[in-house]
Amino acid sequence: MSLHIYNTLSRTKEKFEPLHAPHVGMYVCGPTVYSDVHLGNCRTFISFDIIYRYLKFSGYKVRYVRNITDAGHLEGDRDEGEDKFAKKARLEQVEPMEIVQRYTTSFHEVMRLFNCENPSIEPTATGHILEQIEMTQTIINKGFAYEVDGTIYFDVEKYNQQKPYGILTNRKLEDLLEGTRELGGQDEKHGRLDFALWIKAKPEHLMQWQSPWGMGFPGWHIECSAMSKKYLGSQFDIHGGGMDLAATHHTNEIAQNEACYNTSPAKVWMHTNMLTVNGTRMSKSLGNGFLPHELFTGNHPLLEKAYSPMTVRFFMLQTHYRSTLDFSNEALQAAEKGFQRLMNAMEIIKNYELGIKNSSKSELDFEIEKLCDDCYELMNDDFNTAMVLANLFELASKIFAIKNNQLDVSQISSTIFAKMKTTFVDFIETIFGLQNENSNSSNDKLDEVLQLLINLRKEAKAKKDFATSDLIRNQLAEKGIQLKDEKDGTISWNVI
RNA sequence: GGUCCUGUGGCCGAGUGGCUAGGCAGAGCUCUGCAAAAGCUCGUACACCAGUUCGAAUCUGGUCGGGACCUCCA
Repeated sequence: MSLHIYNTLSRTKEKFEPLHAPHVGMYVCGPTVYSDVHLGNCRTFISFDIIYRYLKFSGYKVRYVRNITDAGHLEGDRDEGEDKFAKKARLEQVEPMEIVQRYTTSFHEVMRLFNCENPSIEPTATGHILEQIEMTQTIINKGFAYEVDGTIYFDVEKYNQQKPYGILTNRKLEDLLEGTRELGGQDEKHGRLDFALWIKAKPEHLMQWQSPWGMGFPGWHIECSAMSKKYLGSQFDIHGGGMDLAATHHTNEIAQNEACYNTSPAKVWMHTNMLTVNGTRMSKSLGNGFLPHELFTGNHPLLEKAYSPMTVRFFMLQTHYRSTLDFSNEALQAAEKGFQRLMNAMEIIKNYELGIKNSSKSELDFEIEKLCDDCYELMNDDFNTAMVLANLFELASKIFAIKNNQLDVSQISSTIFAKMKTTFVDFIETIFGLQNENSNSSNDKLDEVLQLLINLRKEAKAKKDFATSDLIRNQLAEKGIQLKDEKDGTISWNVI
């Protein structure tokens, strides 16, 4: 099966056909850097990291654009709250750009810990003020926006007369209007759903730019439209983000692009589902967000212990990106053990060579081959990482059994063994981006020292001096190093 | 109120109209000086009520429960 992706726009899985194969343009809404990203935010970026990796693995040349929102984001009700950066800067008595810098840096650090690849381009809103002004001007010229005292609003009801505004989330304008309050006397916009493209700045506002309509700053939604157009063109392949962005942000993006360029920006809209805590969405405003470093240190009232970045990444892969994922200690602990098992299997197969040359195909061969082939089929079916993982665990069982001579190695042909090896390692490392966090090979000195102790223990065992051999094993275990007596008489170790 | 999603064994979580993932935890066995690790075996789940069907956890309708979005949020 070729790659199929669920498109929010059509609410079905569609065959993925790039506009300009082998090139793929993908835009993902990045973080607003006025505070630390929480784990829910990370889930989206990790999901798209895997999508990005898989597209590349499948042979596509991907341009992955993920923005940094560092201006224009207002608090509270539509277009009336305080600028988030300005507020934070005021509270901490620093420049808004210091806030931006601090949280951009910390975001990058978190992405690095989660082993997310850098996007091809990471544009900032403040770096594209001109493009946003130009786009706003064009929308005014086309008659879909109007100015009120230096602020420019998008005219949703006028737009809806020509194109369906609520197309992305399947909503009628009347229904949307029902959900909004009446405009009050002090409201300056004409329609209840109208949103700002450009906002007039008060004199004391710290971040403001010159525009045809006076000093001001851009609205939130226009940045993504302007930047996706600049780097991916007016139409590109995939636009992604969290599900919470679909109803407002992405809906407005589509309207802006249609009004400006007469085309919808993306062919495929992908939305990742929310991370929940006790069944409720993790969100900044609810204050139930876990920060990555709280997780890595275990420093959080709801956590019993620390969990590593790779454990969390693995944890997220066990669920499909379009399902909600509930966050709990128990689930995390299960993930930690499962992840370690998978990594153990990978270490083994990486270093294992099949002794015998065998070319005839056995039943076992067919079984292994199917498990391998299905991994690709499952990824092609809207990135079903959970099912792929199930297959990888099946392969892991085979790998352990081979190593422990619990499976007849002569039943496996050389080509199938090689296939299993590449499939296993490609999926774990290249596509899923998982890496062994306590690999033995990473520390040669430690290994040398341990070999010394291992030899002492071997001697003790040979002399049936089990008191000494157990002492060595137990004391190392206390230091977090586990010794294992293998079947062939060797002793291996790993950090636990 | 509107637009949707969802309800799976002790826990987390996939899923196709019939062949009933996977992980964690639990029980037994094998291996081992003892462990550990690993292998094998076991538990037979799909909210409830009707309907369609030879056959439904999977389709349809209803009931009850949970959640998201419609206001800033990945």
